[in-house]
Amino acid sequence: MASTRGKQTEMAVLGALSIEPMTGYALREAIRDVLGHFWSESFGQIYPALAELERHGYVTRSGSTRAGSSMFAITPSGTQRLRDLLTQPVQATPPRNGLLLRLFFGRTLGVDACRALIAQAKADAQRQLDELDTIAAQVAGETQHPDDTPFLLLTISAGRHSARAALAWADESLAALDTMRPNPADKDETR
Amino acid sequence: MASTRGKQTEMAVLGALSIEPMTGYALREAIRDVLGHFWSESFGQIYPALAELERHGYVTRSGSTRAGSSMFAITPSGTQRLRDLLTQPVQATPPRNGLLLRLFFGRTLGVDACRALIAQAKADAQRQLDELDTIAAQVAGETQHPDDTPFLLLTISAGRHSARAALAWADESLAALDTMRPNPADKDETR
DNA sequence: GCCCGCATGTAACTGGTTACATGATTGT
DNA sequence: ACAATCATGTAACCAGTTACATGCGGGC
Repeated sequence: MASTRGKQTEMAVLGALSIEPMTGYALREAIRDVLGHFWSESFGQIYPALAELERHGYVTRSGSTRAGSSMFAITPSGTQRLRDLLTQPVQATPPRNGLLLRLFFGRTLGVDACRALIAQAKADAQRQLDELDTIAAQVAGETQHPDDTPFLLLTISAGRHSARAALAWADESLAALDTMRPNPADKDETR
Repeated sequence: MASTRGKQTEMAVLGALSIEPMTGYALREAIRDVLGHFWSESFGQIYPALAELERHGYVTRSGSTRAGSSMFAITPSGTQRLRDLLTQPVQATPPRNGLLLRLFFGRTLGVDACRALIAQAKADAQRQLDELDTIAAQVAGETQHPDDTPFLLLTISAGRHSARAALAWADESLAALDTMRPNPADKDETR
């Protein structure tokens, strides 16, 4: 009953340790840098999760490099636990897209502000795309974890498809806004 | 200080009422049916938010149609409040994609399970695309809120671009998995 | 000696969902 | 009469972030 510190966090932590042993601190950096484009964890989640995993024997802690630091490694039962977690159904998170919410109320927000929002989204998508291209190029040259790289490439490809879609939508939408009657709510800033 | 029942919910509720007056119940249905593909709110959010908005004079309540039911309408100051909220910067929510997380650990999960996950994602995207096409067709025939429809179409377009991107990625990824060495972790289910 | 980066952890708070309790209206 | 739906609200809980407290080790 007790002890459900979020299966998702458990999965991410065990998964990361299944690639190589790390400290909690390094874990967070790895998640931010490698899984960053589709996942995130904060210290407030990671440390309690590690303690819990240790209690269950899914990971072992060995005070190693320097005092006050611990190296965490996954155990065989931890690997089995990870397999169990991974096969559980993906739970859909309720959508909450702040950009689309604002655009939806574009009549009140004003066409110009909408244009600005979309332009910003386009810039973000472009930056994201460039970033992923860079990572993909780096990964292609690495030989660190050959069994894991094809799966990493899968997730990078997902990000790139998504970014390109955002770019195409932004262009299309900016064009659509240009053909709109000048403005439904822009000029009467007098209110 | 007190009274921040989430600016996002406030925005969604005020925005919905800016289109037409509704009961709290109808509000939730409208959000689910119209904004459903990019937004969600639950009763537990909506009713406290309405009470709060009423306290601030942003909406008025008029017991109307039948006993025990209230009609909520936005006030002029509420419209101004909505404008203020809409112009606030979009706060990026930390990404958490359960599908990509599982795929990333595909070495442990096994290639076959990955294939199944992607196939499922593809089916979901196709269903989503069909749904949005249907809505777009309906909207084109409506004359209810002519000033709001172009913005609705913007959000629908975003959903369609995103769904098509998911489809393309799924096809590409399924092909990529087929060319992979049979399996890194599939056959040794013995362990 | 001092600051910065690594490292571990906790407490408080926010945002949000779920489940429940309650009752009125409408249709059969 | 009874069931289904409309309608309003609350309480309990869950997930997750932020900010804080603490300390070691190394470089300047």
